Amino acid sequence: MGATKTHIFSTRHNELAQAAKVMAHPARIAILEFISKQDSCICTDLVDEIGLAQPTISQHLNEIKKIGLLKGTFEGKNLCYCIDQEKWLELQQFFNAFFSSINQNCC
Amino acid sequence: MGATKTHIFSTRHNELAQAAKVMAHPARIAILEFISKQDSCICTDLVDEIGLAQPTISQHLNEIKKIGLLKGTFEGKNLCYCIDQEKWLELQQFFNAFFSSINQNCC
DNA sequence: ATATATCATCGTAATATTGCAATATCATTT
DNA sequence: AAATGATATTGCAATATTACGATGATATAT
Repeated sequence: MGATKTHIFSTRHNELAQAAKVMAHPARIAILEFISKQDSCICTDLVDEIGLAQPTISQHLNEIKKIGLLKGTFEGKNLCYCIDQEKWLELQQFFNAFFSSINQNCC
Repeated sequence: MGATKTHIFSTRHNELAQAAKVMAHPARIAILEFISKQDSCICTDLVDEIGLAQPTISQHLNEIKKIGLLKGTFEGKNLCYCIDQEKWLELQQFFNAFFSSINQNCC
């Protein structure tokens, strides 16, 4: 008991849930927003900005990266995280399609 | 340790995360979708459809209800859950605004 | 009134998430 | 090559989530 029974759900439902899970933490929302506002991004800026310890930020970044939302490249000495715009748009459409598919029928 | 530090985040970030959390489980995605496809909805249908125990479905319904996404009324003998269309649209716009606010700057 | 059907709540076990200190890694500087 | 600075990884404690059996509550049917 206790673990999500992913096998009883469709791939699409699991993928939607997985994507939503990434946004289901205020730190990750804040991280995404902060990155999008910066020209470049290094983890230390995030630690200062968000107010969580560096390992915690690193873990959150990792969860965002896992679903392919981040591209990381080197810019001089510091690592630069950027949002993968293509994936981001894909996700937006994925969610929008779901939202649009739900409509009221009764009550 | 262990608990999300909600107090260090903005209300908007917490609210977005909270809303995303509702969709961060395949059962709840499936429930929302199933309800929207039915003329009426009773919990037993959901138990058969989703494949989780009745108390578990009840709990998931409760989480969806907590953020105001469900309206429940009685229809004959059975309880009828419906999606609150107004709230649903509000949520769609909330997410869409967030998605649209994120744009690529570097890399 | 009693039985039945439907949904909610309680209690509890299993698992997942969140957060941080300590430590490791790795590129750059000195 | 050693020191420095930035990020990743490990290990662990606290808390949250997921799931279900048992039980309660409530409405309808018999």
